[in-house]
Amino acid sequence: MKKASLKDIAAMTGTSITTVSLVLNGRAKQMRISDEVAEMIVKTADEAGYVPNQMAVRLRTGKSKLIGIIVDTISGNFFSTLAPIVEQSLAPYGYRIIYAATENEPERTRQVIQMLREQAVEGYILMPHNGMRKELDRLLQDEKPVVLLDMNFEDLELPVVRVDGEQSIIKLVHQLVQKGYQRIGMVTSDHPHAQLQYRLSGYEQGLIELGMPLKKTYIHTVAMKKSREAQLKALSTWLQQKNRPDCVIFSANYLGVLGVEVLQRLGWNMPNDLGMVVFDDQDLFRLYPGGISVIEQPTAQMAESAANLLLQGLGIKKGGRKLEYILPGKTVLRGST
Amino acid sequence: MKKASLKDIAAMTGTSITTVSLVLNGRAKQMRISDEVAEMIVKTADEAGYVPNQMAVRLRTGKSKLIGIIVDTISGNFFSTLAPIVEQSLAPYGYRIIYAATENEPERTRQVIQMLREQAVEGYILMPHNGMRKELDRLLQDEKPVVLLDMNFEDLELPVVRVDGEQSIIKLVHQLVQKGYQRIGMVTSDHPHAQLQYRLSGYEQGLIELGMPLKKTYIHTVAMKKSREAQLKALSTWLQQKNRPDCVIFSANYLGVLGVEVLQRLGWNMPNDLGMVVFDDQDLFRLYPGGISVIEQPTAQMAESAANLLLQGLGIKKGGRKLEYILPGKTVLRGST
DNA sequence: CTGAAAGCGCTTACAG
DNA sequence: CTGAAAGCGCTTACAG
Repeated sequence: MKKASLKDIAAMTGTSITTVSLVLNGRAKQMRISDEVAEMIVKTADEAGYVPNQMAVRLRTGKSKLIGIIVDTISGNFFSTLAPIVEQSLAPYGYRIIYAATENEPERTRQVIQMLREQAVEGYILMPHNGMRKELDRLLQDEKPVVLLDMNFEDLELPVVRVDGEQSIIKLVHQLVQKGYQRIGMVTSDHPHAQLQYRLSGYEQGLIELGMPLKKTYIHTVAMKKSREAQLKALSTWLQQKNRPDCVIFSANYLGVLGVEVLQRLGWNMPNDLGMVVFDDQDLFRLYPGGISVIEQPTAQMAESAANLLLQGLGIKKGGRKLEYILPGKTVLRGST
Repeated sequence: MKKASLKDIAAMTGTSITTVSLVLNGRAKQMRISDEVAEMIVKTADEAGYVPNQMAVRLRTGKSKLIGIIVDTISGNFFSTLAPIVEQSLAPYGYRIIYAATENEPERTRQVIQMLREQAVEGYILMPHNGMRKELDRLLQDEKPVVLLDMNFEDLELPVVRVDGEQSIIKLVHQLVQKGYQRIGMVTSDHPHAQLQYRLSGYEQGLIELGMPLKKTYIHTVAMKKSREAQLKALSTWLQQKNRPDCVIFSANYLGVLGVEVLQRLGWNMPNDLGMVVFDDQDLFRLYPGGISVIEQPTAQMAESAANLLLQGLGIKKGGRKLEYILPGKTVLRGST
């Protein structure tokens, strides 16, 4: 059965498409359409399984009621907790969400943005990185509200919500040193995620504040393009260097998983053989025997804040003129330190 | 800057919208439009940042180039590995994906399906459960291709791809008994996911085949609506029942996580105090010291098969007339058994 | 080689 | 109380 249109319903009920449209949009009372007619139209439409053709509605009204969320990848904890929350925050206002992943590839990023512009989305929540500045500028030309996740461009003055990775790590470094660790290392990656920069700089800042040496050899960068096996090997070698770190901060979730795997291969125990902290929590760290210390990201809060900022940008919610939400990470010390 | 339309570009180049449309759709050569004109149009459109209004294109052509994927929840491993793969499989054909989560709520399910129908999506991949039969029927009326995930409705003859939960568990039960376990239990949930039924029936079938007693008290059903704490308590009590199971099969990922947490609270070790196997793998089980045995789901394969079936349904790929992909789960025995 | 015109399915002034 | 008509931005026969 083909989908019924307004015209069909009008024909079936012996009325005009104007009347049908009015009734189906709940404006029957307002337009003083007789109850009898209205009722019949509703019933007929329902039976025919009528749904308005959104393409036509949007074309006509110029509103797509669509929000685009652009993240680097959709596989991962961050996205999967973020998405439902944003969705629920926007649903009451009739907004729907389209997700798109850049996979950190410039070409894909271009496509994704082009695609969202074609859909005429009315606003964006996006996690940018330095490499996509040009694409972002293009997008900004449309003058649609944009909320940034995790990083800002200084010259842009866009609303942003992010975790304060820098402060979180600075504080962590202090705590670790207080616990007696002398040679704190950091594992980061060459993933273009801006937060990794904040975190690294927090690590350096923390050591500087404490007057501790900042050794290049204590920073290991995982090459994301390499095979998992190669990543594990490199990390393992690094961990076994002469005068090796006695505690390592893993700058992201997936790096921590890598770390656990390497420790296991080496047969090392935490915290005896090595102290360990990971940025971002997950089941593995929470339930690993003894527990692995983490800095918790307030992802849910980020999602809510982002949704709020966007709603403000859309002119739906009146907000304070607060443009930046910098949320604190929460250190959860468990058995691994 | 407002978005430029065909008309704008036509005005800017002193041509007609027909010509602009033709050129921008790559039909300049075919229509023998002069290179000079074509070039100018392309350049102008590019500078103006022109993107076609998809609302108009779709309304006109009747094609949305949109595929809907309906799952129960988007937070979770299954979805986050499924989605990117399906996306990549369909992208070469110009199809885009819209995700929607039912959260297992009938009302939400209705909304979601309505929403997708409004978008005029051209095909669906969906993970149904018995409770949504009515909504599914409504959707089927549109006569768009639908590929089912995880379960089929016997009277419907829709293409389906699923893991053979039943056989996987039957085999597992045999293996466990061979290992010497005498009192195998199962933890399932009241989540309406069809696979849970298959798995439970595999458990029962396995025991029957081996002539072992099938005790109701050895099956524990987690109440999804309850608080996490309540779930943990109930599971803990059940595990400590008199003549308690010596090995438990956790019917899903999230149930296994619950299991690990309870064992930890009880201070029990695997496999000494209790054997444990989980349906579906994840970092926690893989890297838990000693390892936790699992049945691996071939999620990537499922995604590919589903995408393929859909492509066939859309008439884009010629496939065999294979309507059912039942993929085997893979038992990975680790230290917990 | 290029343009005028119809029509996709809606919404919404405007008329009666 | 209800309908005829314009127009959203496209694509695509059809004409010239």
